[in-house]
Amino acid sequence: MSWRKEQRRAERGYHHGNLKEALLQAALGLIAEKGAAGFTFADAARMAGVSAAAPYRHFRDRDELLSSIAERGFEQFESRLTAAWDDGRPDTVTAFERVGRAYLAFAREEPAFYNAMFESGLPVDANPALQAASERAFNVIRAAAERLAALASPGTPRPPAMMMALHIWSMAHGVASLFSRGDAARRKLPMSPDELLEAEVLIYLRGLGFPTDRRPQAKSAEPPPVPPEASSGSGVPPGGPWGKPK
Amino acid sequence: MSWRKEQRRAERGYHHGNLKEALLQAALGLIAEKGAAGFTFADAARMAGVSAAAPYRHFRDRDELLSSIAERGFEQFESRLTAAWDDGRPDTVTAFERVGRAYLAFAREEPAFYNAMFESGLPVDANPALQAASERAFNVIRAAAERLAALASPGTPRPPAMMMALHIWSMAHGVASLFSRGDAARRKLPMSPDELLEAEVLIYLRGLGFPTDRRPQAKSAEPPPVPPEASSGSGVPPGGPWGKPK
DNA sequence: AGCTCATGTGAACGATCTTTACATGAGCTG
DNA sequence: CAGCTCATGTAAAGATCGTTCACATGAGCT
Repeated sequence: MSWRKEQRRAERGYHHGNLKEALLQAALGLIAEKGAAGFTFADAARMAGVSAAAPYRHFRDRDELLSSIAERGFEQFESRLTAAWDDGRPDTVTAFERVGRAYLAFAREEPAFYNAMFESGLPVDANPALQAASERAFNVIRAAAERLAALASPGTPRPPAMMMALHIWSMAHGVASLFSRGDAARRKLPMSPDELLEAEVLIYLRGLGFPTDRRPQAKSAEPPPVPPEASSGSGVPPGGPWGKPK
Repeated sequence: MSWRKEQRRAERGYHHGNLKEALLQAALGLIAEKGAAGFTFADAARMAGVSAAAPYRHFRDRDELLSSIAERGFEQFESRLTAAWDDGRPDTVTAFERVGRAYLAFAREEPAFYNAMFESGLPVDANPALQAASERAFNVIRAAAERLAALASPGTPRPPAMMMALHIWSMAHGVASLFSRGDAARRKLPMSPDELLEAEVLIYLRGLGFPTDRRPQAKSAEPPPVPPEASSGSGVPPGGPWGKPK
């Protein structure tokens, strides 16, 4: 039925067929190249081989194209974070750190999406669909934090999961935004952004009283019984989260 | 006798007198209003009451104006961070948190500067003066981290100050960028950005093994009268940095 | 007074965003 | 198949912006 029409359009459609998709792809490439600020509507049209006015049949204006990209970015972002979280397997702490790395990986591998999502200056709360997509992505981190909070050592107060999620998010975004992007604010770092974030999160979790090392803390007054789930997987190397014995 | 010339120009100079300064101020206002991306060279000229070509007598192009603003912003930033640090008085941890609050305050109170400095996408490493100014600002955080690292509990490994500084910076930037700005990505938060960052830093420091209750260090010649109640104000509640457990 | 140079103007070019009137052909209906 | 309709693309035009260039002006110096 309708796939035949799309088939024909795809092969060498008259009216280009799938201009909308072509424009999104073109814009992605342009944003990755020159940043969200430097990307121009006309360029996207030119790259798609149509006139400068054609995009207006598919997007109200340049901002709507950007919003569409950001929305799609949030969806892919959520998908990757969800995959990384893997429902907390094999253990909560390991999975949590994998989420952190996935965050940075996304920022690094999809600079165009990340740029549109967080650095293009477009108002998220103005577009309900965009806000919802953003919310869903954040909820992955939030749900993971929830599970992590439940691991709090008995006797210690349980940290609010929402706060933890916001903290983790701000760390990941801070590292990504400052150190893990193109040539924006790159500096000479003593370690890779991934290592930097991993150490940061580990230290933070330790500050919350989570056991991030399978060895019992000598100086700590925390009760030694460690949930078996948290003790497995990657722990803190002896000497602290920053020591990299590799 | 050159002050007379500036005097005349200032009152109602023919050649506007201090166009450069006027342009910087106009640009600051415009960036605060519409973001660095939305700011236009022509608008700044119009706001200063000159023709669109006049700014080129003072700035090579639009980017140079933006760089000038960023550079000036880094200088003010450094100045405020230095004042907040106050050489670690009355005690290192208190001063350190004051730096964090100063960071957020700057981002909130000087959105135009912050935008130009961190979110305008201009290449910091392309302009040596800009890079130097940025370096100087970061060095304040770095120096503070250095002092903090020296406080490491005996017996525990001493964390690298550089890493600590990068961590703190990423936290502050993450919170500022995500939650403490205009209407960029504002969300409903369970706490203020300041509280969020303060808790984050405190938990992090605790994870490093630092005592997070405020006490003057023996290092300085500070008077000792800081009773435990000093730590009850905005310090760490007994239950943890995030407040009372429920 | 007159020279000189920094500073501002006006006009102009090319690029961009956006709108408007018009063209084209794909798919449906009879 | 003829013809209608509507989605989709084009061309042209207006507005704004970044930028340059020739030119004007007047401030300060000799």
